[in-house]
Amino acid sequence: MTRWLDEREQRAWRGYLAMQAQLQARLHRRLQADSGLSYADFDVLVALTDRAGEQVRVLELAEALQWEKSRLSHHLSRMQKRGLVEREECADDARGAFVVLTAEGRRAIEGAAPAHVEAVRELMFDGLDADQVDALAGIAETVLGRIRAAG
Amino acid sequence: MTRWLDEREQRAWRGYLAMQAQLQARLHRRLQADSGLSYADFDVLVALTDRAGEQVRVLELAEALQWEKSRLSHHLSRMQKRGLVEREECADDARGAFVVLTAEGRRAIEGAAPAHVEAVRELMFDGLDADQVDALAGIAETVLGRIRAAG
DNA sequence: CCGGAATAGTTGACGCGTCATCGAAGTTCA
DNA sequence: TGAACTTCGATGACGCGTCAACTATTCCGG
Repeated sequence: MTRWLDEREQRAWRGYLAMQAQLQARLHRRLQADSGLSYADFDVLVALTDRAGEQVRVLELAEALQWEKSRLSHHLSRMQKRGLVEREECADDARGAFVVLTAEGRRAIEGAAPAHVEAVRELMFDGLDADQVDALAGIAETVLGRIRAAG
Repeated sequence: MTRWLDEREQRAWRGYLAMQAQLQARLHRRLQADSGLSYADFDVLVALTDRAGEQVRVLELAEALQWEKSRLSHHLSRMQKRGLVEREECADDARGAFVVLTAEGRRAIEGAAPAHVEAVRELMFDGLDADQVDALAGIAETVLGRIRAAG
């Protein structure tokens, strides 16, 4: 017996889906147009600047981003081709590889971040009150918990 | 002067991003594995069943889905190849085309929907109380309004 | 009725994401 | 030590999404 969504749930779900799709599309387009970076590039660069200077192993990065390793591998290849990151050999474990930010990569993220934050603000936070912001954080934490629990 | 996100906003934003990415990935994978349909297929099929029996113009469908016409065109080609939809000539306007659901398309959506709703419930709604559901709906409506306003 | 602009939809190129698979290197244990 | 197993990461194939360009038709002013 399928438990369909009731009216209240349906309103939330359809709204969420629409918001998610539109927000994603807008922010992505804007970032791309402003800076030539994709959303995915941005995430990788943020994760790398979070551990500035360190050599980061590929799987470590994948873990931090919660990405599949093959996705990251493909993406690093594309970013490397554009000069945003480099791969370095790993002496300890010859299977492995380190990823490091290039100067150009650093310049790219520093140039892109302000306009991106501004766009996030404009489309999302400037319209929400403090209660809504907290509610969103709470919802996200709850759902992430359930996802983790679901294995 | 960049207005960076404060701590509360940052918590909400990072949480939202993580939730969104994980939820998307899980639901998509599950739908694909259970029914062979992608999320995008699902959306198209839902939109078509909403106007069951009618002949629907491509741009009308694009409007309903809020998709770009080229995206829809590409996607319809893929779905047509798999026998889920058909294109029909439009007598009124020879430039145009109608899209119709095939019997197989109808079977696919009817078969896929229950498990999908169950997954949505399991990952999201079973963990949220009524206030959170309403808060989510409110947030989505607010943000969608801002997006529309931003043109 | 003609010529230019707008509209419907398709196409091609290219970047992104997943799955399955693979090769090379490390680990475990008899 | 060496055979089975696991882990690291790359790769190929394929579906998805965007942008720009294109074809074919319709609309509209003169």
